[in-house]
Amino acid sequence: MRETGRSGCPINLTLEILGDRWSLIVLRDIMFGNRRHFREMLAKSDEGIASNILADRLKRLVEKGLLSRRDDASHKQKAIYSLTEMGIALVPVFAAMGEWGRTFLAVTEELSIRAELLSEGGPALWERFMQELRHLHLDAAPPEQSVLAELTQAYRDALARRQAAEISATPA
Amino acid sequence: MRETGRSGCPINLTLEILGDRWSLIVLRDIMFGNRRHFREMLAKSDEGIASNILADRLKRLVEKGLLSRRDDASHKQKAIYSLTEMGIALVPVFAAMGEWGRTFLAVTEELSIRAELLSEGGPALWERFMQELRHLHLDAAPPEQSVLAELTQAYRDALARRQAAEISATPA
DNA sequence: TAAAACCAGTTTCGATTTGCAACCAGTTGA
DNA sequence: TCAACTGGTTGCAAATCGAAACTGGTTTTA
Repeated sequence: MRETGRSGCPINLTLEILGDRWSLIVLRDIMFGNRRHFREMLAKSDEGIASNILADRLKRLVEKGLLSRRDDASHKQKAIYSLTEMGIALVPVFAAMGEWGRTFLAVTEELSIRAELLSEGGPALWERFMQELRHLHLDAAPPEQSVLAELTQAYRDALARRQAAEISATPA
Repeated sequence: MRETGRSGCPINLTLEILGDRWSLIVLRDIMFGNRRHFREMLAKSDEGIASNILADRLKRLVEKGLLSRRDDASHKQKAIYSLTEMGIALVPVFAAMGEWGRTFLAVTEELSIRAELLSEGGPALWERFMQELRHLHLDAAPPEQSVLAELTQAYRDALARRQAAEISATPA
């Protein structure tokens, strides 16, 4: 995570912030999984992030302005991480990367269903989702209907379908 | 550049291929700068990539299917790197990342003008650009008009404007 | 024809980063 | 009182990065 000012190219500057193996994973879990606490991100991580890496990335993303950190009123030791507008603005990047990965890589169905919905929904859905994220993270007005709930439900349905198929394929 | 199969999530799998500081820089130079030879990528790199890193990333991107490599008939030692369809399909990802970087980071004007045009052009322009890349890299039919030429000309104009401004600001 | 420049990398090596595991001190709820 | 939970930190071995020098061969130039 060196801080080299290599060039003023937008792609390069973006990579100097997000160009590593974990930063976008952390942001993805906060954005799509609504993980807001350190232990929650650590325990529910599909990819098994280490606590020192998570601590480093959270600190870095706060420094860079993609996340904010505040104390949780309900517990003296709890910290709440929230997306800033800069973090919320990554929705189209996630949509593009998700669509690319879904097309060319060996994704699992239940984990790619959200990428599919996000891609099919297009910019109009992204904007609704971003409005919802502003509500959850920045105290903006809530949207008329929740995109996150749709994405999460589609994921759960796909997961349940797969588990049902696995059970029926495994005779007692 | 470890090859850990962490999860089947499209974002995670995409990061396992592109989640580092240099892979997308190399692809950017091939895609937007039409750099096709090793020395050309090395010498014209705005970010100053080291030769061992460049060699490693080219090899890796060929293995992963984003690039192909063939010998150059004009010179026994020359190798030509080309984008595959998988590489060309990254155009929307570059567009989204470029737009994000342009909005939130300290980009220089002449290097961000292409990102601006790509973002403003939207999916229709991206598709024209991808068709042009298929022509340049995969021997497909050429498009009616070149997007790359437009992007490159806009960059050169912006660069010339800045240099003119610098000269006029530096009295002899 | 000999030297110079060009070609795609490889090698070496010190500095940095990663990732695992153990650990910590304060807080909370039972 | 005590176990579980809180957001991390520390120590350490292994992997990776990155700058510079170098390689073996080809092509161009004087």
